[in-house]
Amino acid sequence: MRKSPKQERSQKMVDALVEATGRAIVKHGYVRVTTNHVAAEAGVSPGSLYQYFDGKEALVEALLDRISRDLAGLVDRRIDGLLDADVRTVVRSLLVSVFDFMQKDEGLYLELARNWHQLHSNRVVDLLEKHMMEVCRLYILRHVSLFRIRNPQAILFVIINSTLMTLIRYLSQPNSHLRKDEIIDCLSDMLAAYVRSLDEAGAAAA
Amino acid sequence: MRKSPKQERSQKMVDALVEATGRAIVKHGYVRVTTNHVAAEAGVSPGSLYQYFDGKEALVEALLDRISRDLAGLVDRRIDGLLDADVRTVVRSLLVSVFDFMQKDEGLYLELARNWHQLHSNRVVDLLEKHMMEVCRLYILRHVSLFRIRNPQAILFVIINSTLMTLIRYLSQPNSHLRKDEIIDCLSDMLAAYVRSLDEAGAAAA
Amino acid sequence: MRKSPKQERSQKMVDALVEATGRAIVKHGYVRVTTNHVAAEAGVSPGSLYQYFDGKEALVEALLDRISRDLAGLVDRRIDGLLDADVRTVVRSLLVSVFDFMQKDEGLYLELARNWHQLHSNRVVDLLEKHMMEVCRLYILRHVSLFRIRNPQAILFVIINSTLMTLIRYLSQPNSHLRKDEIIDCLSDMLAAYVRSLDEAGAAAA
Amino acid sequence: MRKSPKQERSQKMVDALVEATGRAIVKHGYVRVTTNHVAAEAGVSPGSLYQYFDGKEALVEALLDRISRDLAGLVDRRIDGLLDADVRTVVRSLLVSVFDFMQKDEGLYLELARNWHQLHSNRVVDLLEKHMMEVCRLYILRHVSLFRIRNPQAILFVIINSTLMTLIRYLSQPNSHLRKDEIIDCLSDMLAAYVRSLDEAGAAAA
DNA sequence: CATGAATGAGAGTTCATTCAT
DNA sequence: TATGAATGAACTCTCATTCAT
Repeated sequence: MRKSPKQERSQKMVDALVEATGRAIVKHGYVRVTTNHVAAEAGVSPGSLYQYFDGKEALVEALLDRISRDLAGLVDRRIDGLLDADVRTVVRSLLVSVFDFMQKDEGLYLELARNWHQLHSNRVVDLLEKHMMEVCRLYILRHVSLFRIRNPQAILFVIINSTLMTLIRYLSQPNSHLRKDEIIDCLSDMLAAYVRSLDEAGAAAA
Repeated sequence: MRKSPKQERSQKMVDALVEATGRAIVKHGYVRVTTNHVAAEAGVSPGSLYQYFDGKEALVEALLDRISRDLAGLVDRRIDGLLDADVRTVVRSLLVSVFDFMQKDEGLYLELARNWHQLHSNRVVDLLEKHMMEVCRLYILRHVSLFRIRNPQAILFVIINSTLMTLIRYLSQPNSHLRKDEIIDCLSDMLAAYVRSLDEAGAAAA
Repeated sequence: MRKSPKQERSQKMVDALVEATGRAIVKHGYVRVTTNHVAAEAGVSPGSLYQYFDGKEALVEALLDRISRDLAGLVDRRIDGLLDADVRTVVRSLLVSVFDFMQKDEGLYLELARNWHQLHSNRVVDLLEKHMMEVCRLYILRHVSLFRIRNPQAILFVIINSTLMTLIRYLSQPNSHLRKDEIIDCLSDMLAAYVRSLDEAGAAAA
Repeated sequence: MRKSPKQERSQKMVDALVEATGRAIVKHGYVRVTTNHVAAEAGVSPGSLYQYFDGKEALVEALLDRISRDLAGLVDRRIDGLLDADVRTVVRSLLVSVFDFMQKDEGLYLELARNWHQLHSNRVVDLLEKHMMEVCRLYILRHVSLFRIRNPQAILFVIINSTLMTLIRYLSQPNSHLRKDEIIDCLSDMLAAYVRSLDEAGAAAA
């Protein structure tokens, strides 16, 4: 970002450009999208674009960051009432929220997910992974028995990425014959079974 | 592909170009790679390239297909001796093989995995998913109790994608502080716990 | 220039902009310098710049005019005490003054001379040539024998341009192994020899 | 230059582009000339231009080098019969040749000289200066008395640049009221007088 | 069949200039 | 009058693709 958006107008410009980037990617696909597409979509001149962003890359990064932040905020809002629930319920609830989120905004996020493999998706997943790590830590604090789990780093990595990546993979299929609630059911079952087995293993070791 | 590779020389040309595509992507990165890079890497002229492939896209598709076929073949060779083993052992063995595979060929496949999110990766995952579906069916035929599982489509989708996508995600991280055997352990534990819980649920329902 | 600098503030603005043009050219080089650089350097907005100048060209022209005027003024101040001296002394004195002038102002003029071939240099040389013509005429009035010279127009053109252009050429070399006093010596020797030969030729013809 | 012009066709392309650069500069002026102008003028595509030249700069450099080489060749051809002549005759002859040269080629060189102050002219003058240094050395070998000259470096610098730069300055004036033979006369007179005075000074010192 | 020079549409980017505030 | 965000035409340069040799 070249200029810090001090003024209200600047911030509006930045927002408009980030949103336009999303729409332009939806329209043309990430590979084919051009800075001029984005500028046209935002209703500004290509020159203005370069007052706020260093180029295509910076634009996409800003978009992905925005999505990441939105998703992280969504999780935060949902997690409060779920800290005392069992693993299955937590996973179910969060997945339902994320699915809903993806289908808002005229399908923007859904389309982005569909093209996600052409984006620098790691930026999103990295940020979300980090965020989910925090959420999981909070959850473990409430469920003391889970303290006995060995190697929580690797386990959280596998849990979080299995879920996120399967979700993304599901959404990026143009026409799946599987329903979203089936996916949600299976994922929450799997994670619940895993956590239970870890708990039992910990208890046995104690 | 424009010409069916009837002659031996043609087939060699096709192979050389596909391999050159891999090396060129490793060298320059998927985004920056050009058809001229590929032609130079294969030691042929850009014109010749178009005798065998419709263009850049077709070249990359062929490469991804080749990788998919190689991986599928790897699984086939490994699965024979594993059909009678328990879930944990099967998953472990397959993952170890895949990791080894990725680190051969002077890091070619590892580098591709690292850039996988910039490729039309769905082509690989689609093909592998289909193949794994078959393998799983074979496994279930041997383990009669698993027949009682409801909704095997969704469950297999979740199992296979959780594993593949977590693997890819792990490999695409430049510097992870987690060791590959930790990831393999956790993944096989999770899937084993899931399959056991499904088995128990089936038995209870019966 | 769009507005005649009636008010004191306006004149200051014009001066500030012309000086800023010089500094901006020194900083970025003539080819790369932009109107925005100049405005920033002057501490005003690009819009204000256009209140006083028609554009980039006008800005550079004003700068070159200023330099020409400064140089002409310098010659005027120096020439008074030199009208009775011999040619060699006059040339020496003027060249020393010009060299000194070039090295003032934190190297501004020196840097401009270094890039002079990218500027509309004729503007400077044209003006200086005209001015030097006057000075030479003054000198000839005092040295009656020089009246006999034929074709003074062409002779003055050669004398003046030989000197000015050799000087500029010397200054525009980044690293010359020749010292400035060597150049001054040779130039004054050459012109003195020429004028003497003209004088002798005139005397012989008479 | 990106490709070494191994093949006949390549060399033709390079030549065509260099010549087109000259014509394009004549047409549009150096500042306004674009790579696409040059390509169009040469009757090739902008892409082809970049197969042989790194850009505008490289194109202009090649043009200036060509001119320098042509001029140097011209001097070489003329100098053979002049090594035994007196200074005045040598300078006269060379200047006449150079003037003639400038007026050939449909005024191309004349037009370039007119715009010379916008070119990286030092490239031409540097090369010609070096070449003239050699020629002067040859001349001095024949005229033993000139051996006694002190500080030949500075003297040659002044002689050569006075001549070259005055010539360029004369040619770059759109409408001079001075005729070219007047300039040639004065320049050769001046240099002859200078060399004679140096010779006399050397003899006196001996 | 192979070649590789040539293509040219179109990408990213700049910057002199304007005009609503 | 001063501002500076916005402009957009025009620039340089790339690269997938073609076709005469």
